[in-house]
Amino acid sequence: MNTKIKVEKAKSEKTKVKKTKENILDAAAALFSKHGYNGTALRDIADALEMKAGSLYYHFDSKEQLVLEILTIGLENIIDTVIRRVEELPKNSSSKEILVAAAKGHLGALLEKGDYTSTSIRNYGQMPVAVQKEGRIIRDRYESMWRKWLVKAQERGDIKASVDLKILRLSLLGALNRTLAWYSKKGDLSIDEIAEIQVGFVWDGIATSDAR
Amino acid sequence: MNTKIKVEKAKSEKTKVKKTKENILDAAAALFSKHGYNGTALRDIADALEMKAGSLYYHFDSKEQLVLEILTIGLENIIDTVIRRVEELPKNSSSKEILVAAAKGHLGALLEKGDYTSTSIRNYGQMPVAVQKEGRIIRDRYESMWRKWLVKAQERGDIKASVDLKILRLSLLGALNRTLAWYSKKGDLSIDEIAEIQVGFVWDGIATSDAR
DNA sequence: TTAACTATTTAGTCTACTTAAAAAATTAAA
DNA sequence: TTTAATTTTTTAAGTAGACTAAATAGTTAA
Repeated sequence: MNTKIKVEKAKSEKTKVKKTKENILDAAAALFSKHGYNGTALRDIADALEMKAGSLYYHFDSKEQLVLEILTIGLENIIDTVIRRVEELPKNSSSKEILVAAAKGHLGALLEKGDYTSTSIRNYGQMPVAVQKEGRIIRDRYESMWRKWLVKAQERGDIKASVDLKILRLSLLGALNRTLAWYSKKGDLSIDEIAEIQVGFVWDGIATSDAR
Repeated sequence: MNTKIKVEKAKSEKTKVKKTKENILDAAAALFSKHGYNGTALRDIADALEMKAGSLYYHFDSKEQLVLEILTIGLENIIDTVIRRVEELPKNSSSKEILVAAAKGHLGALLEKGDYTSTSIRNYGQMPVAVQKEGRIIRDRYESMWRKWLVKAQERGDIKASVDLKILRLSLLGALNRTLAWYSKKGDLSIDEIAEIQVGFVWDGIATSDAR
């Protein structure tokens, strides 16, 4: 088999072998997001695709590796969404505008995206420890973007010099992530409004001038 | 068997039957906090007590019920700690002082307490969905205490009237809970300092006057 | 058409939760 | 003290689900 043919084959087969793998990932993500990691048997995933459970092992080494791929896709999804929202801003945007845009992207990805993102966040805690560890590597990459934006804001003199940026970043993301627990049930606030409010709290403070 | 004897028996047996149940809970909490819920087999718990796994079923209906009891104890523990910290304050304490005291109690319970609290927080996400649901009921009771403190602060005119207290409460607790993920490795800040810093962010804001 | 390769199924192993019945230990009664 | 009743633990088997290896079916290349 010469190289040329090999390449052609690779292309056409991508819509065959890879398609099956993709179908498995899709079905698994949908079931995981609905019934959780432990609540979903490989049997269930195979059934949804009219396959036998054993067949999954041709495409994935283990249930663990399967969910890891879903987690990776979901997290990359969040990163891409946030980056896009920030890059869409005009060049001369203020520090607060940048943080608000990032917060909107973050919440948007968490709350609006599909099964991969949903599984990645909602079921993260259920996943095997080894998978969570891998996830943390990606999350670190994500958080370093936030670190960059915060450092820049402080260098510009927009954030008080006394503020510990590490604690700030963790607090802010902790607050945003908590939104997952209560949002969605048709409240009166949009995702963007919630993001603005939450950044507003920490940017301007909640105390009246009397109470400071 | 008359009532008198029955009562006496109940007393002495509390240090026998109940003792065994307590031992199981202790051993399970220790193992869960170390190896996680899924990483701990009933076999492991029984081994630690020199029993057989089947024996546990005389004291608990299931692994699920076992971890639920641990979760309940752990969460009550947090509630008690926070209430105590706030009640220890002088009567005329400021709104901010109350919130800081509550935050210190919250972080203290999460970061310093034993196996029950640790399991309740660190392994919450791994627990069966039904257990998490039960846990949410207790957490709701806890959060309503925070709601009370925040309402009072706003009524006093210490928190801006425009602030949405629900979002504030969830943000604040989300931020505090996130501390679990990074604290402990012998940092230079104490738990109380971290609590003060985090409440400070949201109380006073992080922006310089220029940037507002 | 045949040979090589790819994909799926089958059948069974292993681990861990759970259960029912038997056995052991403890307590109450005679 | 002995017997009967009750409590607690063990044993042995049942079940579910992840995983594996061998067999089979399907597809592609020569």
